Order: sequence, then C-alpha cells, then structure tokens
Amino acid sequence: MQAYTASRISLPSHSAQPSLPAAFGRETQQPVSFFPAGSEIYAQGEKAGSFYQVEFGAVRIYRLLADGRRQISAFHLTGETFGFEAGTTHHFFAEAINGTGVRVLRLAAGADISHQLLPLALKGLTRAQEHLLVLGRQNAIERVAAFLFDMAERQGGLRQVELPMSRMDIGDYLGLTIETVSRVFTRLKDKGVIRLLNLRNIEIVKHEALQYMIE
Amino acid sequence: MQAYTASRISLPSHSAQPSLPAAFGRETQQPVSFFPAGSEIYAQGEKAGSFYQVEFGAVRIYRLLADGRRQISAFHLTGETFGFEAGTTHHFFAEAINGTGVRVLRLAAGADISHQLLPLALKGLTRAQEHLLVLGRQNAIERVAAFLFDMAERQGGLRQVELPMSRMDIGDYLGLTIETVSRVFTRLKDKGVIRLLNLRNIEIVKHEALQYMIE
DNA sequence: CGTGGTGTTGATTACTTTCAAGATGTGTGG
DNA sequence: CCACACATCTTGAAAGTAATCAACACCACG
Repeated sequence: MQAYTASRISLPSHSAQPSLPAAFGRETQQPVSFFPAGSEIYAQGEKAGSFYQVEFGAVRIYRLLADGRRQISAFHLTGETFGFEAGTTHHFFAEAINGTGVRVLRLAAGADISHQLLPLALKGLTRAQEHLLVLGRQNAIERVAAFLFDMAERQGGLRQVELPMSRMDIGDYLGLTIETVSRVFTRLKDKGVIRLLNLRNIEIVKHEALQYMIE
Repeated sequence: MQAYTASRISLPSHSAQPSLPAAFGRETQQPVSFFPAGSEIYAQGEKAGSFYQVEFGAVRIYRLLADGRRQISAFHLTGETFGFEAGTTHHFFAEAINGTGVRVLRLAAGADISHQLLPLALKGLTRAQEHLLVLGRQNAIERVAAFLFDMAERQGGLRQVELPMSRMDIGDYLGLTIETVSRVFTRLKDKGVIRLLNLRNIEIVKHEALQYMIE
C-alpha cells in the first residue's frame, strides 16, 4: 500500500505577468505565481473562492484516505483551469508537479461570471465521468492506454508525448501501483505500440492500436 | 464479462403537475413525464439542452464500452437534478430504474440560468471526484460500504435504506461484478453491520462500523 | 563520483472475476 | 389463490489479474 501525508513544501513567489487569459475580463487579472515542484497550491479544508489557470508546468488534484491511499482525480496542463468547487471550502488538494506558473483569479465579490465558469465546470464533470469508466471497468493496459491517448490529445495529438508526472502520480491517477504502471509501459513497448524515449517522454508509434484498446 | 445494449423500451406519458421545483422560475415549468422501469430518458449522442428533476423513482446515468461493459456514473433519486452536459450532445445514457416521474426543464433560448446551474454542476463534479477515490483506491467491501453510507445519507440518514436498483446496477456503479456485490452484502450481514430486510431494503445496524470502513 | 530517489523486473500472494449450480423472488395465468 | 416460469440473487470452486514483497538498475543531484 502506498501512503502519503500532504506536506507544505514552500510558498509561491510572484513573477511577471505574461499572456492574458482570453476567456476572462481584465477585472479578474492577477499576476502569475510560481510554485516549486511538489508545493501545495491549496489544501483540503481551505477556503475556496479563487480559481487558477496554469501558465506553464503541471498540477495534480487529489484526495487522500485516512491511511494515506491517494487518488489523483485530475492533472492540469498549460492553459487549463481548475479550482472551482461546490461550497466554500476545498474538498481536494492541489499541488504543482514540477515548477509551475499559475495565474490566480480571485472572484470579485458580487461579480457574476458563472456563465464563464459553467462550461469549465461541465467540462470537468464530463472528464471525471469518463475517468470513472476507466477506473471502474478497464484493466491495467486499457487504463494506461487511455491515459496516454488523453495526454497525447491534450498536447496537440503529436507522436511525442511528455509526461510531466512520476510513475507514482500515474499510478495514483489510474488506480494502479507503480509496478503495474511500469510493467504495462514495458508491455506496450515490447508490442511496439510506444517507444520510451526517456522516463518522461514517450513516442506513440501505433496510435490506432492505442485507440483500439480503449474503444 | 457483463454486457448490455441500450434499448428503447417505451415512450414517456405526461401526467399531473405536482410540486414546484423551488430553485427555478416559472418560465421553465414543465409537466412531469412518466418513464416506465428500464426506459430511456436520453441516449448518448442525442441532442442535449434540457435538464431533468426526479419527482419520484430513480434514474441511472451510464456509459458503455464497445464490448458492452457498463459504468454507471451516478444514480439520481427524488428531488435530484441531472442532464446538464458540456457541448450540445449527451455523452451518457439516462434510464429510469423503476417507474419514475421526471420533470423536464427545457432551457428557453437565451435564458441565462447559469447561475442556478453552476452549483448543481459543481456538486455533480464533487460527487464524481469522490467516486473516483472509491473506484481507484478502495476494495470491494469499502466500495459497498461507501455506497450504502451515501444512500443512507441521501435518504435522510435513517437506519432503513431503500435500494431501488438491482445488484447489477450496484455492481456497475462500484466497478464490481454482481457476485462480488452479493458476497460483500453477505459478509456485512454476517459481521452484523447490516441486516438484509429483503432484496431492496437494508437496515444499517452499525452505522459507525460502516463509516469507519470508508474513513 | 558517490548517494538517494525513482523506476524496472521477478516471485509470490491476495483479491476479484469467471464459470457453474442452486436458491429465492416476482409476475402471470389458470 | 396457487402453481409455474423466468429473472434475479446467492454461494461455491477455479482461474486470472494486479498487489505486495524484494532485489536490482538507472538517473539526477550535490
């Protein structure tokens, strides 16, 4: 059994203010905060009310069981938005996987941007529900295939895919152990479906084989 | 492996118009439609744009893999709302589990009720993410315990809990086979945690034991 | 060039599924 | 109201998949 305790590694430092998030008005503009690898963006139980846009890097959203088992419910890559939750407190943890730039968009009191948030929330809902199918009904190789397919798609559908997260993160996202994740990578490599360029970069050789695995 | 094909059993018939859904304005009022047990409310690929409130009965939301494996992502009981989705087409199937009354709330063109929908979408998102933890990181007995705990809570926290769905529905919700679900029910009964009043009604004898199982 | 963390591979164990048979429950028609 | 029939559920035995335990390899860092 793999176990964790949530740790606050360091505080973010503010940096420059690059590209404007297209979907939101100027009034919500905030500078970009930098979060070092492994640092906490928000914690379960903290007051919610902001949301966050990834400028660069990657973020994991997760929950813990009392005995330390961890389930990552989502990864967020550059350009993606996260952090909105029901109620006033966070139900999940958010951490930077690597050094990550995040634009914190604090909701002005009374500002009604629900018509902008709703599509994002619905997209997150659809994503979560699709992930339920993977965790509930697919085996190890299908889960990894679905993960790689999704990551490739979110990176523009290129052959080369970057995996900013560790095997342990992948395992905790797919409901598998790191050993099983590793074995499946090896199997996919031996089948010629993927090539392992290095630990964090893979090439999808047989895209259609991958797609076929996940239906 | 358990397999399904989605079937259209019958069409709904309109009936009386009881209680007003408190959260929504008069302009969205619609009569209650009755859906017989097993009938389809909407299908994957159909045009979305309405949402639905359960007046009585129960609904299952699910997805299918090409080979017939099914994952139920949610059950909806009396008073609950469902059907909002990202994009213009449904990604899921919705079926009445038993004879079910549903109020169909069609969105008037241009009507902006996103501020009413957002909390519902966020609640659904939180629910789905919590379910991810169950499917990804909990074993059979913990899954069933989490399910019973949730059902009890949604029915007012009473000792007696009604399970309107079959063992197969429960299995497809929890990512288990019907045999495993049945065995776990027996184990919980033998431990004195629950009593099986009949197939569709259980009594939670040791509420704290159930809670302890799911942390 | 060590050293600690991360990842891979192998052997064994454990849990859930699958296959199979029997029991229970429900609905229908006589 | 009872009897039959079909569907659903339960239980048992065997098989399969992933987890666990363990050792080793690789990589990044100081």
